[in-house]
Amino acid sequence: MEAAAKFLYQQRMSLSVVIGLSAVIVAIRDGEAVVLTVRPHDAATDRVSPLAGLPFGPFEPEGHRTFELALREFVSSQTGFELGYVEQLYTFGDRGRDAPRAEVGAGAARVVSVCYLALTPAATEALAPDTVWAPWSRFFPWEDWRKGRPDLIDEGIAPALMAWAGRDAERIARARLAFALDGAPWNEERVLERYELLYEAGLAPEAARDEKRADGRDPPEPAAISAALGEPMISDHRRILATGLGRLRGKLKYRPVVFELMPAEFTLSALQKTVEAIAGIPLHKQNFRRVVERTGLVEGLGRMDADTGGRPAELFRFRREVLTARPAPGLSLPGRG
Amino acid sequence: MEAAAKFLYQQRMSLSVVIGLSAVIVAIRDGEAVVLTVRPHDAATDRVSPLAGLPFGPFEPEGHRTFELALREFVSSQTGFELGYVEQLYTFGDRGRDAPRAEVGAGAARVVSVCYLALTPAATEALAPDTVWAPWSRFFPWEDWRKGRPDLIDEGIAPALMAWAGRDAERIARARLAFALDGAPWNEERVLERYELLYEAGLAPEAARDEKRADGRDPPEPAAISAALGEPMISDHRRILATGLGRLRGKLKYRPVVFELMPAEFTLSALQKTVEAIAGIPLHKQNFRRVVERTGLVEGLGRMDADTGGRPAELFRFRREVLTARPAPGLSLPGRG
DNA sequence: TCAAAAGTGTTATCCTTACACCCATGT
DNA sequence: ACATGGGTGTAAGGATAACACTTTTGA
Repeated sequence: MEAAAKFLYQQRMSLSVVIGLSAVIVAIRDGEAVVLTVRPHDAATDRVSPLAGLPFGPFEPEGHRTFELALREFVSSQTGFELGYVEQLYTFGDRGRDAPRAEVGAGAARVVSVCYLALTPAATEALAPDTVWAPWSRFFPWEDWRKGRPDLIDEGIAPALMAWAGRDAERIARARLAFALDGAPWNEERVLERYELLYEAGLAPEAARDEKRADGRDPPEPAAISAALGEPMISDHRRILATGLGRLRGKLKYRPVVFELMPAEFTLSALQKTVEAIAGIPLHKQNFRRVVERTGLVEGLGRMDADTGGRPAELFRFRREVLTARPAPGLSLPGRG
Repeated sequence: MEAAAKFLYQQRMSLSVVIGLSAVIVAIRDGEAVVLTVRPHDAATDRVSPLAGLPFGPFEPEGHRTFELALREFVSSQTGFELGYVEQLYTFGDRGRDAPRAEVGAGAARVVSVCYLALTPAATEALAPDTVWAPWSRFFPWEDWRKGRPDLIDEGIAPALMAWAGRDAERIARARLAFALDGAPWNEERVLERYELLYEAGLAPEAARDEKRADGRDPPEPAAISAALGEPMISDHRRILATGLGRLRGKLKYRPVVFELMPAEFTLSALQKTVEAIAGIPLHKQNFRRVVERTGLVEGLGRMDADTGGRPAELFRFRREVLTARPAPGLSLPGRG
């Protein structure tokens, strides 16, 4: 036991730190953006969690050479799904996060979550039980502007936020900007900002689980909490999901990531539908086509897709080769020489 | 000791994991982009490390509520510097990273580094000993294109990379794209890609420190290693620095982060010089001014700065207010209604 | 023949790029 | 007076946004 004690001492900095991995796995199904969710089994009650969560698992320093390998392994064993495109999202380490039991064990360990974003064209594989593809509008109903501004914003969110803001000009400005109130433009990328605003205002059920608020401001009133403002998730998974959605929406504009969500062959309408589902806004048909064609990222196959309901559409494929021959589309500073 | 053993068992997932924090702290000094470096003291030899490193420190789950607070604390105690703007960069966790002794202790613990990018207008404060502001062109001499394409690329890097690539078409394409060889355009954002290419080709001294390469490809030849290809750093700090520089260069274009590097009052030329120092490319004067003015992010003060060498320049300030009144400048999908 | 979705043409506007020139100060 | 850097006007080209219209299928 001498050795164990010495080891404990040497490792004191790491005591009660657990590294967890989570994944926001996105796909398109029936023209809807969906995310892979799990309902973890709670050993204490022998029941499945009433709340959905993202796939998550421990990172074992002994067994795993990299985060990404560990992620691929536990996702496939936990959900039955094989990941394709993967990128790191963010690492969450704040105290006060409601840590899931399965990750933590009995102690009061600090959980640090290294989160990843994954994209995949197939949302149809056989999945493990309690694993489902859920449209993300279930968790963020205010994010879908494809059919115009959701009524929820003006009827539910705005009044609640204004009640919370009171006369605080800074709060009012934040709410205005985040939710496009009072003529402000909608910015589809600010998903996290919107979620955090709702959380702070006590409008997310997750906030009520945190008894002691970190910032010492007024604690949320249970009465103000409405499940109509999106379905809550386990722990801080909704925050992670918001981070992933925001990142993906931003990335769409400067990297050809949409194609990671498409099958090998697709029509331009399907591509547009996909972008719309991710970005949550309607796009202009001709201009979208022009943009896509000008990038040179797709190639017409000459063949047609019959069952579209109307006139058959030409099939296209992603020219993955161009990525190795030419820098991906990006922006520009006003360069000189 | 029963208790300790039980604790060890419960915490087995976290055993031999240490969370470290590192910071890429950027400032402007005399028109040059500089980064804060430290030369850690090695207890074994009682000497200061010959290699520079980034400020780094342990994350202590007991004491620190968030990563960011821990970061601010250890940076100020280690370097004597107070951080302003901070954002998370990336979390590195691969095995095989050359872990600094100071972080690890005697055991063979796995080090996970949560890395941050920090920006600050002041590079003049009194610093702790062995802490210096170093221009980052010392570590990445090929990244400075302000005076045109650096000779180093065609005279040093290109031949070495081509020798490494041999007939491998994929390697040739990567080298061409990364270093703008053979007519390919220079993309200033791909800092990490370039560094990793050099590392992989065995042209970074850091690569030689890793005896067993993870990918099993040809190990680097010591003869090929040249210190002219940028000064190496401790552990994987040069990789972290490359990540930070790339991120900052990208972010310049869609968020008003330059102003975090400016003093309260500045001339437009100084602003331009700053952007050029970060992006590493020369900019067009009039067009730069137009862009800056159109964003509405600055406000002329009517007052003049005398000692510029020629005609006095007007002083401007950053209108931080606009960030709360209007979404920050960003890009656009071809939106419809 | 009609609904539904695919696909094309054209124009106004704005932003970017590039050009060349004038102004105010110190030496 | 002249060197040095600050500051301005204007025109060409390309990208974007917005307009409405034709084509091809299935029911």
